Amino acid sequence: MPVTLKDIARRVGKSVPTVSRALGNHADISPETRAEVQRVARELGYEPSAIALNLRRRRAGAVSLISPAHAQVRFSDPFFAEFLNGVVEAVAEQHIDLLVTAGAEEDVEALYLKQIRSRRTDGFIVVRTQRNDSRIHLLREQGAPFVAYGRTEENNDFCFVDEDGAAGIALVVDHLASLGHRRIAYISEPLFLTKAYHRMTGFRQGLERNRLPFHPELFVETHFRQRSGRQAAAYLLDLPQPPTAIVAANDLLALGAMHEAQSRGLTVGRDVSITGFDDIPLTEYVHPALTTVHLPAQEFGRRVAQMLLKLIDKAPLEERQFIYQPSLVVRGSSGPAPA
Amino acid sequence: MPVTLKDIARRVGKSVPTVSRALGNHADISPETRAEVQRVARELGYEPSAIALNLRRRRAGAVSLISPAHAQVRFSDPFFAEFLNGVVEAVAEQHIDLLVTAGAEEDVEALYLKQIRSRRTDGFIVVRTQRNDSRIHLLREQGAPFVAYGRTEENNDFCFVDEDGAAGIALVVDHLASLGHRRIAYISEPLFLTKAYHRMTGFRQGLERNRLPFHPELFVETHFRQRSGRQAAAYLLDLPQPPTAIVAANDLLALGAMHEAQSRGLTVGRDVSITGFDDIPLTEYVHPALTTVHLPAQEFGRRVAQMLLKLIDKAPLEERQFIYQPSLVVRGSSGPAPA
DNA sequence: CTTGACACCTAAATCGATTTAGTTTATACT
DNA sequence: AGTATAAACTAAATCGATTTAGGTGTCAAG
Repeated sequence: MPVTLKDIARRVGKSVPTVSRALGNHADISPETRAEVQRVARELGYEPSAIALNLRRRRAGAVSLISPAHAQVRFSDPFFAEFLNGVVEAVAEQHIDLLVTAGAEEDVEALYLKQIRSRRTDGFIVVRTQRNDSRIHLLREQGAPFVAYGRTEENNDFCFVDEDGAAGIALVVDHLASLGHRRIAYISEPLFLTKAYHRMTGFRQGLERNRLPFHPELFVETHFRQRSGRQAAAYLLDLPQPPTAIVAANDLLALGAMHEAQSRGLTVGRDVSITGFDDIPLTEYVHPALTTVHLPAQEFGRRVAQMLLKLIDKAPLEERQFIYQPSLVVRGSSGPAPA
Repeated sequence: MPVTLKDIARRVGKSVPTVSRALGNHADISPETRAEVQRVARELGYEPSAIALNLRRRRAGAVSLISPAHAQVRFSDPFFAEFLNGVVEAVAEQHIDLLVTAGAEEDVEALYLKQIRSRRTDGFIVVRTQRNDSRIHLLREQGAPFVAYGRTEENNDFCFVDEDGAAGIALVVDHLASLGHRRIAYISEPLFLTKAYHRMTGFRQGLERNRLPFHPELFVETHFRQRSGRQAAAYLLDLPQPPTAIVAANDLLALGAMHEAQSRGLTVGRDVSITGFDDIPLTEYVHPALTTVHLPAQEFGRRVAQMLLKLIDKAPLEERQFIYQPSLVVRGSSGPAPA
């Protein structure tokens, strides 16, 4: 049903290659033929077959984003949703397709391998990097182009965009310390994630820098989302000596913690201070608004995608690695330590 | 670099078709040849070229979801993010790729047309349907398989999954009326969206059913997100006779409205009741938790995707249209009307 | 000794494009 | 008139698979 070069060729009474070259504005086609061919092509609504083109060019015309399965977060994470917005926009501008796939926990590697070998994609966007990331080992080994959002803990000689999470959290600790808090708790995401690890490091650095002691009982490693934040806060607030401030590793955890505090009748920002990280669109609209660390999620997505497209085209990259210095956003959820 | 049939053929000293048939377990290949071919294929890590296969089969092996550009919402809308989760999972199960594309406002139609003609995709998932939806006109006219999330206002003889938004909002109105509210405001999404239109209708039906008057000044049509909800609430609460309850057409609007009310020192659920719609994961974790209407967003995504895949395979569809009856979730943000 | 059947494999065509290497025709020049 | 040259096209190969039709060799039956 769709229109092919053959159809046009038949209509104009010329061969298929002639039609192809006429459409490609090659020099060895007479102006009349060219005009005629282009007229007919327009008339029939011809659009070259993406698949045939890709076969010929040995490219897929698409890049791949495989959402890791752990913790069932996928796109529910608002930070990640914003990131995706950026990716989608950047690839659309270059007329490249974005393949979004879900990876089952066990066989992510198999999935990557399959996509590489079946040449379904020209490159990968890797998200939620782990300190020791098998996906990155694999991609490097296979020589597949990729850009990561986040680093690993080892050999980081690949393209990535990342934030300086340690610095970000340290800013939070400085802020709380300056408000007089001395018992500061930390709710961490799973530490196998590089991001979580960095932020945790920043917490400890922040404590040291402000000459505050690290209390192991005030440190909780949990999952990603509100429910976990709530549970962690419940544990912390039940301690004989509860913290006066709770630093959450991301905004969702912070919202969960706020919910727990509020359902205990505490006023967040007065009885207890709670902070987040990521500055997802919601933080401004909860009550009290959340003190957090701002990250331009959408810009990260754009950047990663643009880097990848350049990498694929073997275009010169002005920078292979980018580390964003986040800034603190003080809102109502943090206040002076209670006396 | 990647392994092709030719490579295997060379290795086993057989022709390419023989290798193909051996891998396909055809009957006219001797057991020894078959075993040998399969051994070599495994050894070399052979995976058929998705592109070559697709060319041959005249299929794209992918379905397309084009995110409409209006209001810059894309994936930031948590409901939509959940929906996407469902879609991604369902297509991954069938080993189909999901193409996610951003459509510029002006030329969405051009984008659809291009994808159809270039045979980049086997079918479309249409989201955020409009009462008069040019995308649906186009897809129908072009005979491209598609499933919509949401209906239109006209000829709905296509496959869709939708919720009964009118019934959902009417439940909310019943609830508020039973709490004694008589001045109930409504914050609507843009009414060119079918969904928004249905919900609005439900609001008016709900009022009638409870013998409550419709006050035009208590009706605000605005955009999708918190900011709009906040502005609308500001307007409503500034009225000489402010409403005692505000029904928002979605949860984000409701959260924005709550924020405005709270920053005026009002206690939501006591001084003013506020309700949402969609039951996004956050609603449970704000304070007070939001009274809303539950929709299984992820299941909708799955359902739409599964329908589309069946439609593409021309498999029998047990139902071409599905309308979900939503249910009310009462939480803390709604309470008795103040005296 | 011929014929037929079967088992096993390969040549050629196909999907829809592009590119390389010719080929034809007309014109220009000697 | 004969040949060089340019202009405008086409045949054939290619990308990587599958399918259809055909071919070869072995063995059994007549």
